[in-house]
Amino acid sequence: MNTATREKIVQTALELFWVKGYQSTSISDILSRSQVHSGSLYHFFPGKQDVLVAVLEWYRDGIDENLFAHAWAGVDDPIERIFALLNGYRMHLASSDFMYGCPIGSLALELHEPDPKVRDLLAVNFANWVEGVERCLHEAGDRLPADTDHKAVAEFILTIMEGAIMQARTHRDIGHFDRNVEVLRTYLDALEAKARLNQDQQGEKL
Amino acid sequence: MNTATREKIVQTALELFWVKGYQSTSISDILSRSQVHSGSLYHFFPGKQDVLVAVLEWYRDGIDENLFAHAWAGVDDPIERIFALLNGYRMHLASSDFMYGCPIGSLALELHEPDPKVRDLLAVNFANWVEGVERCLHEAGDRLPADTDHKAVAEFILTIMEGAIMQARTHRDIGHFDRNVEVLRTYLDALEAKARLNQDQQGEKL
DNA sequence: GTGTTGATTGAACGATCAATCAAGTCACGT
DNA sequence: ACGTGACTTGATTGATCGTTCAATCAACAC
Repeated sequence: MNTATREKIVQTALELFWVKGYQSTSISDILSRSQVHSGSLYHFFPGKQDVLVAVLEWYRDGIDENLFAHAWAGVDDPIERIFALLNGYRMHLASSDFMYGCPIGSLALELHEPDPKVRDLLAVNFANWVEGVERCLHEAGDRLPADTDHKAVAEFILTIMEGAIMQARTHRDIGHFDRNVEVLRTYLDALEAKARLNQDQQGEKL
Repeated sequence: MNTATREKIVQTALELFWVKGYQSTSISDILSRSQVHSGSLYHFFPGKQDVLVAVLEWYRDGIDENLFAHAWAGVDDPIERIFALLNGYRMHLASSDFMYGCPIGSLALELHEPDPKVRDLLAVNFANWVEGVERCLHEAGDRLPADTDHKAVAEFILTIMEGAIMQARTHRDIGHFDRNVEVLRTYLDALEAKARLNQDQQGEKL
């Protein structure tokens, strides 16, 4: 099987869905941009939605090498890795005049009644992202209170990332992104302070 | 001017944009649902986008009576008003099988390159929402630390609302919404605790 | 009763959409 | 040399899109 053409289609669709969204991207957009002809596309994909599925599978399968590895290069501190991840989205926003937000988040809100297969892939992509952040929180160990619900906090951080992107893009002002991250910073700082406090109290008792 | 037909169009479009989004809602969708004929619609609106503008203006002009007044009926505590507001969105999600999220948020992410007029209206709607929450925070007075940035926290709360809706809808699980709100609750509790602590310390010094 | 205005009707338009398909090309096994 | 199957080409399809417009209607003015 000729993987090259298929891959070219997926990469082009990936880019276009990211910038324009799914519905605003026409098949002919994908064709002209990727220099592929309609027959070839429909040779590999039954329909437009299957291209979307392939794109979402690409995100799913490559989150480690395409997202985490890149964002976390040179950042060892687990808490700072979270902010490095957020900063990656900030950079995309700022350097593209707010065109590049979160591709998954945009698709998740754009597709109001998605096919189960599409919805599951969106959910899996969110879950993988959350899992990555959860890993950071877990690696932070006793810097966080022992009773911290790592998964809930990781979901909370995804929430903040998505909401911050939404507001920054709407206002076309990166300050909206930064302020949200700053509040998150105070929240995590407070968690760390509480963990230290707990440990001190524990030390006194012994 | 016959306001009745115009209003019928706006209300129908409002509903359809909320459920299906802007692009997935065709003019003929609006026409058939509202029992209005194309000529009438184009008599009042130059084009589809102007219907969207009218819808966004409706949200902008009616946020107090249509949103805040309804959510805050019987809730006097300013902090609880914030959670009552969030609970309104929760109810819409839960009682509609996740069809009704935040109409503004969905449109904001769906329209990747919106007309300036549309983008400004989206931004104004966000700003009004934030201002409503900011008012609650201000009314909370010294229950929050004196150095609290009310606007930043209000934007943070909008962020959480939007992100929580996004995740709950994607996973079709209201638990994702609830967990986010719960983390927000712990954050605001911490702010209140800090304010009390500050006041105690202030009292000792006197 | 004649003219004016705002509102309504619904057929029709051109553009664009996703999708199809018959014909053609090419690589490779026999 | 030949056949086979994977892949490519690009014209074409029918449906749907947003939009237009000439015709009609109802209400009121002169």
